[in-house]
Amino acid sequence: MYNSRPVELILSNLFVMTIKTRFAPSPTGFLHVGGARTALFCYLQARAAGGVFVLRIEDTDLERSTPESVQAILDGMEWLGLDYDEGPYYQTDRFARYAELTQQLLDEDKAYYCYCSKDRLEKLREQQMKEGIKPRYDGRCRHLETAPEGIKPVVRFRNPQTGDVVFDDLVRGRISISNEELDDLIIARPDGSPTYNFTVVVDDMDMQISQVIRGDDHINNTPRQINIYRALGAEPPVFAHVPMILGDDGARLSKRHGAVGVMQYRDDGYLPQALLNYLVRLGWSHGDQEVFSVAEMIDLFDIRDVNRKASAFNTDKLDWLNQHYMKTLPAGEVARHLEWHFNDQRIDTSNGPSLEDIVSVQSERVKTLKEMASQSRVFFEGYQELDENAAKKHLRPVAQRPLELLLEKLEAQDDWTPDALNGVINAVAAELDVGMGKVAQPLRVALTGSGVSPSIDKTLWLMGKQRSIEGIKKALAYIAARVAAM
RNA sequence: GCUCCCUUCGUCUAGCGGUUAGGACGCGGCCCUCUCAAGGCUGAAACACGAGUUCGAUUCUCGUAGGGAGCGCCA
Repeated sequence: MYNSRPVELILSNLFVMTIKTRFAPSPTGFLHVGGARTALFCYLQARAAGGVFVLRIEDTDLERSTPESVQAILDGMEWLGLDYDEGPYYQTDRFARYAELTQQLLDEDKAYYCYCSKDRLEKLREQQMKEGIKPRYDGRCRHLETAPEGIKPVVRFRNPQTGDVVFDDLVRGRISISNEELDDLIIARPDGSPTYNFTVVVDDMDMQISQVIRGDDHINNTPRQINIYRALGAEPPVFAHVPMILGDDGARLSKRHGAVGVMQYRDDGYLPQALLNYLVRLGWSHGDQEVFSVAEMIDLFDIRDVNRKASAFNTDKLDWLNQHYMKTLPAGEVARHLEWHFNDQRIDTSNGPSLEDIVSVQSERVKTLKEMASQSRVFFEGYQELDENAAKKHLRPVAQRPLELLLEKLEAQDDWTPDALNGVINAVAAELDVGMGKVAQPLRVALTGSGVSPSIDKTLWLMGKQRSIEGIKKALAYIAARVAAM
């Protein structure tokens, strides 16, 4: 769409001042949390204004871009539910357009060929560093009369040499930098391929992006990009630079921190709603509110309210939100995500309770869906071996009577609901004149093989009648063997 | 080195000249209790430092310190 007739496109958009944002990752890895938050902010900002959200893949670095990374980004966006209205566009599809505008700048003398070798540039940089000044191109080819033979030149943008570039960043406020700090950056390599600072400008211009929301590592690029906009005769968009996200330890987020890719959070058992909610609160707030549905985010979010400082990722709080959503989202919806984890852990759920029932019982006991699945395995497969400590402690001779009575009553029990089952357990305790603990704990171990499980009535319920009876018989046999050995 | 940016509890944050500096996660205690949780109540915990401006600074200004980013024929 943007490849063929940019001029007409610009004209057609001239009178519709819609809010348009874009998320423009480079496909050199997965979608990490920092990128995901930037994408979320772009998404919210567009949705809040009834605007347009664009996804653009910045794949001009042929060396490092991979199709796998593109897919990883697309997967991440989809899992998070960040749907875009346009794209994904690929910069590699637009090389002709970049070449066209490079030529235009050349023709207008706003850019020039540079024949300096990498070697010379490197030495120059070293020299300048040594002198304690900011390394930058010295402009040797700026006014070249004749081109040297046999060298394929790069194209440099002729940056203004005086004056200041001033822009009002939506999150940082006014930022001003002197043109003397900027040098003539390369916009095309010897083979004609364009470089980043040029392609972003061309794309954001052609695509009529009204608000550029991106990581603050781009702050220093912005002034030179603004100069390119002007050289191209375009009005720069509004910029908003959001701070980066630090790891749990306050250091820069890296592979070291493990789950940096968004899909890793799915694998670890987080709901997309939880991650989204966590991410939106990182650097942004609305009074004391902590929980936001996506609809509320759209309603309340404003990029201008985003904080300026980098924030540290806190897994404990993510856990809390994750549990919150497991408890409050419709059980059916949580169950859909839970199913993925049962499959992932190779647990066959065809013979056992419904996943909705699992969710209703387990959601307040675990932090992640991954845990929920693994801790629910017993309801589908029973247990392989008894937890030794739990067995020693609770499957003692004193437990024999309660278990026998339980067995008797449960075999006759038809109403297999938590309430009814609770009645049975209470009846047993009353009949034997013992406390609940004396009945529930042995039963718990008998059913699950361990001393920890949901409340005993729910455990019985989820376990089902047949498996429950088998468990009690097994426990009784264990006690008998123990007595015999004494 | 140079340029730009940042600085409220451990962490995420509220605050927008006068507050007992509020909330959330986490942590401690108590309650509840059949285990583990969940829940309720409750406690400890912060304005980096120094000058100004002002009757009064967490809030405004300037320094200092600390932190971050950028300075690529990467994005």
